[in-house]
Amino acid sequence: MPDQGMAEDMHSLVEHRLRRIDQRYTSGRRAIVDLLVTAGHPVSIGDIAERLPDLPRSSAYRHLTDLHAAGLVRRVAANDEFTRFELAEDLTEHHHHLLCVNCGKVIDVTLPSGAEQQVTSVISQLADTAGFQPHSHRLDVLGLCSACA
Amino acid sequence: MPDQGMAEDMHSLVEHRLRRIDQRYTSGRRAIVDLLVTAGHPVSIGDIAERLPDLPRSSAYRHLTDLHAAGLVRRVAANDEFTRFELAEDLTEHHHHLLCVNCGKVIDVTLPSGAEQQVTSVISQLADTAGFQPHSHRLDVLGLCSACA
DNA sequence: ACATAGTCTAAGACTCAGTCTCAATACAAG
DNA sequence: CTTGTATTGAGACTGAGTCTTAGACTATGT
Repeated sequence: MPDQGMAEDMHSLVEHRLRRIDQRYTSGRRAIVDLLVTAGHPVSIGDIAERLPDLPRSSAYRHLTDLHAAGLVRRVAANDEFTRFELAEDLTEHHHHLLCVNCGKVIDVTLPSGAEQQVTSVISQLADTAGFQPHSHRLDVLGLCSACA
Repeated sequence: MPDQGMAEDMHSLVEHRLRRIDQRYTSGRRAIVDLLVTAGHPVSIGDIAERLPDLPRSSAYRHLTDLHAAGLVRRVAANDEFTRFELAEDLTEHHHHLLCVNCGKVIDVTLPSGAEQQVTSVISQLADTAGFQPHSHRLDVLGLCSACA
C-alpha cells in the first residue's frame, strides 16, 4: 500500500491526465481511484457497489470508462467471472495475477526483475514471428489459492 | 490444422470424456467441436452463429457449457471483448495468444520449448511465494496485429 | 420390433451486466 | 453573476448468457 506522499503524487498525476482530455478530477472519480489504490487488487463492479453504496452503478461504469479512456485504469478479465478493474501500469508496479478457479480470488504478484526480463524476451520472440507489435502483456496463472487447496 | 487421423483420434477422445459423465457425442456437440478444430483459434458465440446458422444460440451455449464441464473446452476472455472458446489444452498444443487491441483479432502462438520452460519456471517461483497451486497458465500479449500496425 | 427410461434439443421467456439518454447540477473563467 | 462546459443521478434500454419445458431422440432390454 502506497504511503501518503506517493498517494498524493498519484492523485495529481491522475488529475493531470484527466485535464489533458478536458475532464475534471471530481469526487466520484476520486472515490473510484481511492478504492482501487486501497484495494491493491482488481475489483469488480460488485465490489465497488458494496464499498460505495451511494454511487449509482451507471456512474461507476461511466467513471471507469472515463478513467480507462485516460489510460489510468485497465480491465482484467478473470476466468469465468465478471470484468474487473485495476489501476494502469503507469500508476502501479508491473505485476501478474494468480486466479483461483474455485473462489474467483485474484492475487497480484510481482516478478523478480530477472524473471520479468525472461518473460519480456519470450514475448519479443513471439511477437516477431507474427509481425505483431506488442504494447503490454499479462501472465495469468490459474489454479487453487492456499485457502482452497 | 490436424490431419484426418489426428482428428479421428480427437473425436474418440471427446466421445470417451463425455461418456464418463453420461453424455453423448451428438451431432450438435460434434458440430461445435469440428468448428473449434477447423477454426484453429478461439471463437466467439457470434462466430458460431455465423458458421452454424441453424444451431440456436441457446443450444450453442449449452453445448459449450457441457463441453466445458467435461474439461474439453476452455474459455478465453479477450481484452474488452466477448467471451471466446477454444479446445482444451489436452486436445491441442499448449499455446498463447496475441490479442490485437484494435481489431480484436486473436492469434494463437506456440512457444519454442526452451521459452516455454522459462515461463513455467517463472510461474513456479510466483506460485511458491503465495502458497498457490497452479493448474495452468495463460500468457496474453496485447498490441497491434500486422494489419493494424 | 416394441417399450421404456434416460438424454438431448429447440424455442423462447428470463436475468442482469453494461450502455445510453436526458434533464438537472456543479464548476471554471470572465 | 452569467455563460458555457463538464458532470451527475435516474432510469430506460440492449444484448450476452441462463433457465425451463415439452417434445424428439437413442440405447438397451425383452
